[in-house]
Amino acid sequence: MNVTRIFIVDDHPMIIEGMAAMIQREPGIELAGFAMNAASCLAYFVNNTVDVVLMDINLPDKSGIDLCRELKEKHPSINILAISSFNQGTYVKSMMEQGASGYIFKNVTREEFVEAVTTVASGKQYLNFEAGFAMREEKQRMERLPVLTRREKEVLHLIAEGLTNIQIADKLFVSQSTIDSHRKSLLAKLGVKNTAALMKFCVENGLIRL
Amino acid sequence: MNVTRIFIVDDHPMIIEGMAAMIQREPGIELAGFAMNAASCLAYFVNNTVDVVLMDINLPDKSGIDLCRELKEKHPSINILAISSFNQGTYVKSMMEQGASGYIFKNVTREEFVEAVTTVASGKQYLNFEAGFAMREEKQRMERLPVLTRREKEVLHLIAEGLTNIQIADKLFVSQSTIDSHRKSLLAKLGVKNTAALMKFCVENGLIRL
DNA sequence: ATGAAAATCCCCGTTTCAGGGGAGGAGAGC
DNA sequence: GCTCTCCTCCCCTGAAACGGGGATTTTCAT
Repeated sequence: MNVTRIFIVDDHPMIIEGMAAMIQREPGIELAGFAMNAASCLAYFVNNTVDVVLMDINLPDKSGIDLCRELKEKHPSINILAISSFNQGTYVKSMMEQGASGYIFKNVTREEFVEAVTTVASGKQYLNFEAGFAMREEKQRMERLPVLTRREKEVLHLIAEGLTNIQIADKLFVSQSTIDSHRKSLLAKLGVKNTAALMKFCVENGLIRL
Repeated sequence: MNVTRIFIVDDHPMIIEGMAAMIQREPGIELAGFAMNAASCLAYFVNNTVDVVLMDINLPDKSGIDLCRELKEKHPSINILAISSFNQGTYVKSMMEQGASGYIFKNVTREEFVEAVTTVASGKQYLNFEAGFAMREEKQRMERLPVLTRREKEVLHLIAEGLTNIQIADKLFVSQSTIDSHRKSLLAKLGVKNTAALMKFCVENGLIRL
């Protein structure tokens, strides 16, 4: 059996050291290199390749989601294992959609970590328990959330800015009645009865970013 | 010069490994032990002591802020160096107030990490650049935020729950006019003109937790 | 005890929001 | 062609929120 060569992309020296230490004790795995941002990661892969890339979601210069897509486009044979501190299902879902082969949280044990790396290296998928759970949660959340139309989202964001219906109407060059209607649909669709509850619901469900 | 003995409290095996690896290469520092939750940390210090505790802010069973206070109460001579992934000034401020001697983010370099440990070990304070910046930001934010009275906060949270003034009045056993007044003061103090803007401001400034 | 701040309540009037209904046109898809 | 959704606009009514006063009592620290 061949040695699995891996590459780490993470901007935390501690994490790089930690992963390196975990890997060092595994005979079948070898650390080929590391990068602390997306740019130098891409630079590395111009002239090199590896079996598995361990990729943090939060990089200083680019989101891990974008980097994942780019890397997969140029080097489809590389298997990407995403690593994140946050158990936000939306990240898990996005990364897997962008071609990642696995997703683990930073609180995994050494055993689980090694298992994840070897599984991904063999071309299979690996999600640790929490990641899988978070992704299923996210999918269910997306399904049971009512679909807002383009205009409704637009109005929603302007409401969140503190504009009144008249001001919104003015901004979108439509009549007040129109905004009135959109606002009514928003309340009806999301099942709330006033502006405060609307705001709360939307912030909690990621319909509004702060 | 004596050897500095340190203890790690963090629920991420990767971080523990990383820190251990960084420390191992320093002759003057020795890893005495580690814990992955607050309970086993406290258990360790019943019969042992160290010079420096490296403490994560987010622990599974207790917040690092609470653990920091408890540890400082029982063992005032131990110097605590807080370590966190998040650059939220409010955490930095709280930890320093609870007796921590230093605060660094997990993206510090090895050199900075070692410097932080030795500085804290010698009884001095250490804040890395971002942590200091975040704390000053937080202090300024607190200062320029208007002071809300007990009742105003109470009303604010009920508004955020989606209750109308009448419902709030009913809940607090006061008249509608009273809630009307409180609501007016909230808008005036926070400098906003309607409920949506009120919600946005409060969520952004941590006056409301989701 | 005495002053300041907070909490309580009320008046007025205006604006905005909420809820019900309906209706026409534009566009996408079948 | 037809249907369906979305966007647009209108009517009406009542409720809630906003804005500007003013006033009384409680509370609390000096």
